[in-house]
Amino acid sequence: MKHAPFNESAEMYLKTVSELSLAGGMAPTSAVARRLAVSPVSATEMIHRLEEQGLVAHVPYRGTTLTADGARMARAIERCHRLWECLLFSHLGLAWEAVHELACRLEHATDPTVVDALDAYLGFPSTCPHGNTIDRAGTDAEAAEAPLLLPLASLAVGESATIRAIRPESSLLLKHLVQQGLQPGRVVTVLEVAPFDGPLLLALGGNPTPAHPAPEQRAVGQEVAAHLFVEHYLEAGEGAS
Amino acid sequence: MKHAPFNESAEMYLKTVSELSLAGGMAPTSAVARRLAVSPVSATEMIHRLEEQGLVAHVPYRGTTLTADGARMARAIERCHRLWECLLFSHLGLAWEAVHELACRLEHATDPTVVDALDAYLGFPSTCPHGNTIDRAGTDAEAAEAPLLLPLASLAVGESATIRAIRPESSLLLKHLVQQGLQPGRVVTVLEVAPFDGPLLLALGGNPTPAHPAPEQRAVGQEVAAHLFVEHYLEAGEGAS
DNA sequence: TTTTAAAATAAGGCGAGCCTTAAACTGGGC
DNA sequence: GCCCAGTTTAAGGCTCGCCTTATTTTAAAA
Repeated sequence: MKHAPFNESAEMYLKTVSELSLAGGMAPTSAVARRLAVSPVSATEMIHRLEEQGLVAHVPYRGTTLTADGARMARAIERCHRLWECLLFSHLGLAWEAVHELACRLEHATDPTVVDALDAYLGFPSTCPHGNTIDRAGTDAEAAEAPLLLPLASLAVGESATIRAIRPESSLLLKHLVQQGLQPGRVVTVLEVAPFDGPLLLALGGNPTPAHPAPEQRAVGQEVAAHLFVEHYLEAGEGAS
Repeated sequence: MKHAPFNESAEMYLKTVSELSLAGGMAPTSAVARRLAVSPVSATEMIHRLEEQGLVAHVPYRGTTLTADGARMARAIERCHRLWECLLFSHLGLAWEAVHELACRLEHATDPTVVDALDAYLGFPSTCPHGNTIDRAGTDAEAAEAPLLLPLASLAVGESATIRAIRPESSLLLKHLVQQGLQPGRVVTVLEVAPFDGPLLLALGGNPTPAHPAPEQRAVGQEVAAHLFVEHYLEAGEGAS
C-alpha cells in the first residue's frame, strides 16, 4: 500500500508510455526504448517492474498502456512539467525551445505542494508554452474548453489553420520549429502535399517575426507534421460535407 | 578534463563539507556521515571519490575541506538552493520552515541558465528567507554589504540583538524555531545563561505574531543557539572595551 | 605513557538501472 | 502457410551508492 517514492527513471517511463499511447492504443516496447535511449531489453525489464507496481498493463508482443493509477501519475508529472515550462518561459524569460528540457529535470524533484503553489502563482494557465493542456484533477470540464486540435496533416491543400500545439515535445524538434518560425499562434496555409508521404508545402501567415517576415514558405516533412496540431477555421463554403 | 555531470549525492557531500568547514577548518568524517544519514564507512568512501576528482582535500584522521574547485561548486549549489527558497517562500507563498527541504530537491535538477534567470527574476536578493547570504561569483564586495553576524551564544546577559540568520539550516530546526517564534527579524534579549553549557533564557521583542504576542520568554539550548546568528546593536555605554 | 574514541581499511553484499549476447517466440505481412 | 521483424527471456556483467562486520591505525585526552 506504501506508494513508494518513485524515481526519475520510472517517471520517465510513465511519461513515455503516456505519450505513445495517446494516438494508438498501445506503446510498443521498441518505441519506448528508442525514446528513452535505452536498449529494448532494458525497456522490457523496466516495464515489467512497473507492471508489478500496477502502473502499467503490458500485453506481450502488443505493447503497453497505463493503468488508472499509472495514468494518474503520468498526468501529475505532465502537469508539473508544463507548469515549470510556464514559469521558465513566461516569468524567467528562458527560450521557448529550451524550457522543455529544463522542465524535464525539475519535474522529478518537485513536491506536490510546490506544484499546487506554482499553479496558483501562474494563475492556473490552461496550456504550456508549446500549447499542451495542463490537466487539473477534478476539473473534468476538459473537452469543453479546449478547442479540438487536428493534426496538421489532416488539412487539405488550400486550407488554412493556426498552429496551437506541438506534441509530443522534444528538444530537437522545438529547436527546429523555432528556426522555421513554426510556433503556436502561427497561421499556415497548405499550398501542396507531395505524394508518397512527401513533405507539406506551407505558406506562413500570422505574426511575422523579424527573422521570418511573412509571406514565406516552408517545406515540412511528415515526421515533423505529425507533431503539429492546428485549429482549423471553417471558411465560408466549408460545411458538413 | 570532462567536468562530469555530478549527481545529487556528490552535491550533497560538497554542501555538507562546506557547511561543516565554515566554523572549524576541517569537516570530520563522522559529522559528514551523521548529517547525511550515512554510515561512516560510506562517507569515507565517497570522500575518497570526491578527492580523486579534486573537489575535496582529505587529511586522514583530521577531516576534509573543499578545494578551490569544490568550493566553487558548493557555492553554486548553495546559491541555487537559496534562490529556490526565495521563489518558494516569497512568490509561491510556501511555509518558511518548509522551503528548505523543498529547495533541497530542486537544487540538484537546476540548469545554470535557470539559476541565473531565477536570480534576475527575483531581483538579485541578498539573502534567503533564513537569512543566509546568496553569493554571486564576481561580486566580491561580500564583506562590505553583509553586516557581521555573531553567534547568539556570544551575547552577554542583558544584551539585545536581532536574529538575522539560521545556519546551517535543517528542517527539524526550522520547524522548531517557527514554533518558538525565533525567526530573522526577531529581537531577543538574553535574560540569563545557565551554567555548564545550559540553555539561554531569552526575552522576545520585535514584531510579535498572533501566536506569540510579546513579551514572552524562551529557553534555548546551546545546540539550537549555535544555529542562530544575530546582529548586535551597540548601546550607549558599550564601546571598545 | 597509556588509554580511548574516532577514523580508516578490508571484505563481502545488495538493489537499481543499465549493458551485451544469444536464443526463443509470435503477430502480421507475403 | 511461411517467414521476418519485433519481442521476450535468459544469462552474465557493470557502476553507483549504499550497507554490515571486523580489524587496524592514529590523534588527542587522561
